[in-house]
Amino acid sequence: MPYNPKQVPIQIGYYLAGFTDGEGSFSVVFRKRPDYNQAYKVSLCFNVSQKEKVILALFKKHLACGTLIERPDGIWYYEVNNFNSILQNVIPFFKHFSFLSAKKKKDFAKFVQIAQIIQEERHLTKEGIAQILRIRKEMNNGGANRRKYADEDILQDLNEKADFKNPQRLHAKSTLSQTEKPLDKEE
Amino acid sequence: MPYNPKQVPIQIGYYLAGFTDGEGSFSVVFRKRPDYNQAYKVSLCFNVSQKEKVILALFKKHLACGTLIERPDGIWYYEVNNFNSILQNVIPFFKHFSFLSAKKKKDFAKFVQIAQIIQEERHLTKEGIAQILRIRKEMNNGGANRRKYADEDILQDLNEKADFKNPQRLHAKSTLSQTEKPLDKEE
DNA sequence: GCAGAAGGTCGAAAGACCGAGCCT
DNA sequence: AGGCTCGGTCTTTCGACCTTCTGC
Repeated sequence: MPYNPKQVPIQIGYYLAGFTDGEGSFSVVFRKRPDYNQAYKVSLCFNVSQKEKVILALFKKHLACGTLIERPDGIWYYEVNNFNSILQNVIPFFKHFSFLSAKKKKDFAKFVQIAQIIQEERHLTKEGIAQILRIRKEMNNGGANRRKYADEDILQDLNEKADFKNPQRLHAKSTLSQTEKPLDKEE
Repeated sequence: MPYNPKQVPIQIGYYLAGFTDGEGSFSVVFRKRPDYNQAYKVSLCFNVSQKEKVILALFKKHLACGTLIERPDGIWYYEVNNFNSILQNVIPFFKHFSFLSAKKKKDFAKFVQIAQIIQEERHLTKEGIAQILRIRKEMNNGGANRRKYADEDILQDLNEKADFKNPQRLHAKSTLSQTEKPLDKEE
């Protein structure tokens, strides 16, 4: 059965939305992947951290996904990396219990845009990456000097990976054959 | 007409409670007052700060009290210092839209306890102050090295103020005569 | 080869206070 | 004399990333 935010008690839903408005974070992450065909793996991440795990456990319960761990420094950490969970749980939840502050509204909207790109597998194309980078610029206060890789670095590295210019079907669904031919959806 | 948290839309109420759970702060403040009979003025303070004022404006609107200002560093600041507002607006609001995390629950409960003491005007007695200090110890993570005055400092200074040992009716309600006799409610 | 979980970390945005001027 | 409001500020907890480990 699919996840449905409407089954979340309304008090909890809005409470968590308010909490997220203050403490939560939506971001795109570029991870360097030596063993990939692409230089980077692009993924979406929703996370909240806190000294106390009570609220974070509520997130895990009512979003019905994600992982909850304790960092070495004693801070508890709730995170959703799984793309399907982002798509089917996180996004529907925060569309239902929507944000009130301009900043979170914006960051979340950008997050959703990127999710769309990834769902269409356009993040496997150079143009898709470029577009994600453009959206990222508008997110989380423009990165505010905590991003490791600048747009140029990422674009540069993409060009250097030879087989990226001739994309194979790298990200095949498990139900599909490995020998399936590449899609030609990028214009 | 008195303030009633039930007239706050439920979505907003829980949203703000969740937001406060993450970002809000309840504290007792001791301010040195050379011109007072007591060495310190004891007051309660609820505040939330944020880069963006949108949510803070919602607090002001739905709590129907408090002040909203911008700090020199650009951070917006919502604060309720007024004791009547604390008693009639802030406390009822958060009793209605109650907290989910253990920490905030606890801090808020202590806050309410102190409000009770102040309402009974026991904060004008030495024993009342001592009791407030005992409660303060349990609040906000024990003060975590940001408190200026240690318990001993405060108790010490109280002893040095002569007329504190013979409390007059220092904090008369405006509707009462200035010449009214002292209450003898402190056992 | 690719995914997610777990782990790590820097810097700034909060939190949690206190002082002082002004008004009554 | 005492209250509120405005202002200021130190310190820590987060946010917002990125890396490494593990598994298929």
